[in-house]
Amino acid sequence: MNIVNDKTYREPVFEIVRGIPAGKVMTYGQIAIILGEGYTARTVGYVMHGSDEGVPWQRVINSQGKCSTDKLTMPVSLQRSMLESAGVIFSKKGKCDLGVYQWFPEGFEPDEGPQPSLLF
DNA sequence: AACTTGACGAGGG
DNA sequence: CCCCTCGCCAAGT
Repeated sequence: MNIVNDKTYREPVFEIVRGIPAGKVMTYGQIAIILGEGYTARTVGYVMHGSDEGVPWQRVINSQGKCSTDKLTMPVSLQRSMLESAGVIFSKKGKCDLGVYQWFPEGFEPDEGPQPSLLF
């Protein structure tokens, strides 16, 4: 059995990704932690590799704020430009500020109050 | 069954 | 910052 073809395994991942609003992003590891049991950053990335079905795949990046699709299914340039047109700003080195753009689903917000960068 | 490869991540130099 | 090492775990050879 192959998890990429196992809908019961992939669906929870896609459900979360479909909930990310435009202009926001989530990381592979973050999704794995939320799903818990049986999911790891690697397997989430593996599932995303075969995403289709209207899933906004471009909103999932790695924990360093960088796009990881290089030379694979989709070129980084495409993922990055799609996010930029949604308002996400990238540094010269291709990194975006997770403190500003990372999305937390309802019930998974990090525990403290507003961050300095969000007060303005 | 052994070994290599990743849309990964944390930690150290 | 960049680079390397490990831990991770499913897939492909």
